Amino acid sequence: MFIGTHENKVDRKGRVSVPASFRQVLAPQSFTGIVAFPSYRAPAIEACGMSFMERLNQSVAEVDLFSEQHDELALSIFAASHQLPFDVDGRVILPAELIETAGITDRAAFVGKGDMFQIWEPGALKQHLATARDRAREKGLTLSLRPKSGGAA
Amino acid sequence: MFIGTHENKVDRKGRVSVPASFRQVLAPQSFTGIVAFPSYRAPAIEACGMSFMERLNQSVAEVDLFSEQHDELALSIFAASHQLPFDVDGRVILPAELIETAGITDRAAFVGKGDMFQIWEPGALKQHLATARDRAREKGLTLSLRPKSGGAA
DNA sequence: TCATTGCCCATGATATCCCATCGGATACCA
DNA sequence: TGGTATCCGATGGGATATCATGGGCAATGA
Repeated sequence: MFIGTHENKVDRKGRVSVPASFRQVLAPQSFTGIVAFPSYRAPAIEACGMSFMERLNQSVAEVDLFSEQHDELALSIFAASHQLPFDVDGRVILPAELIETAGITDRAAFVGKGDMFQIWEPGALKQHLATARDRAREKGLTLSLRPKSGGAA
Repeated sequence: MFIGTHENKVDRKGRVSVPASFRQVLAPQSFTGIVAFPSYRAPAIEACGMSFMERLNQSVAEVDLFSEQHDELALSIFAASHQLPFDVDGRVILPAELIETAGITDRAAFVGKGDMFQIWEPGALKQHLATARDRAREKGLTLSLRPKSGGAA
């Protein structure tokens, strides 16, 4: 699972280290790298591993084929996606298109969301987290915790 | 289950032993370490094992992906969390951010809460416990016990 | 040819491993 | 029953591995 927030530097070649703990999550997967596409809700990059993309694909497939919704989902996710391979040291190069949508310059913040993660310009992330927290509190968002299936706490 | 209170020393490298009885609870889990994040309502660190986070993640996964609610939930749970692996001797390093929110200096008190536990600056914990007890008495707090399910004593 | 990408190595900071010590609690023995 | 041996958890510190980062260089491709 992708957990935590990690801020890394984008060097002058456009490279940025994917946090080691994220790389560990991705390590067992076939494609050694990440898949990234622009978020359509926020100025941020959505990212995940290849196996999650495959799960996404299956979910999209359950929406009626040839329906308008299917088309829109598929386009906005798959058409805009980039496969970003790791270099030997676990870094990726963010394509210009993604850099722009996130407004990233020389620092990038990786924030875990469980099955996926996002990449932000650090300042924008800070703001977003603040408003997200407030809104969650306003709405009194709660989770009904699922019963244990197997292990302990 | 995490039960009891244990006060341990934070050494000059920032390491602190997780109580052995807590480690035993976590032992069967995939990730040998703890997950920690700031408490919303108190100057303390909340902590649990990875399987608890996985349960949370499953609950989040039931909300539609890419919805605003999903984003807010996932971020509020995962963004502020830290994966803290055990060293060989069962110690963890508390990140500066968590140290600050709890006001911890050279001692840390681990308080069991069943599924989870908290980490406090010992003085703050003492105060908190005192006021919590008073308030419980004032309000005449009670608890309705769930019926036995299965057999254990 | 120049720009871009991928590979390799160097560096500094930090975390991790490993070992030694110390103390309390328990087990063991005479 | 006293005394001692053992175990285990907590703590301290030195040596080492890992990570993030920067830069050189070669392969690639327009």
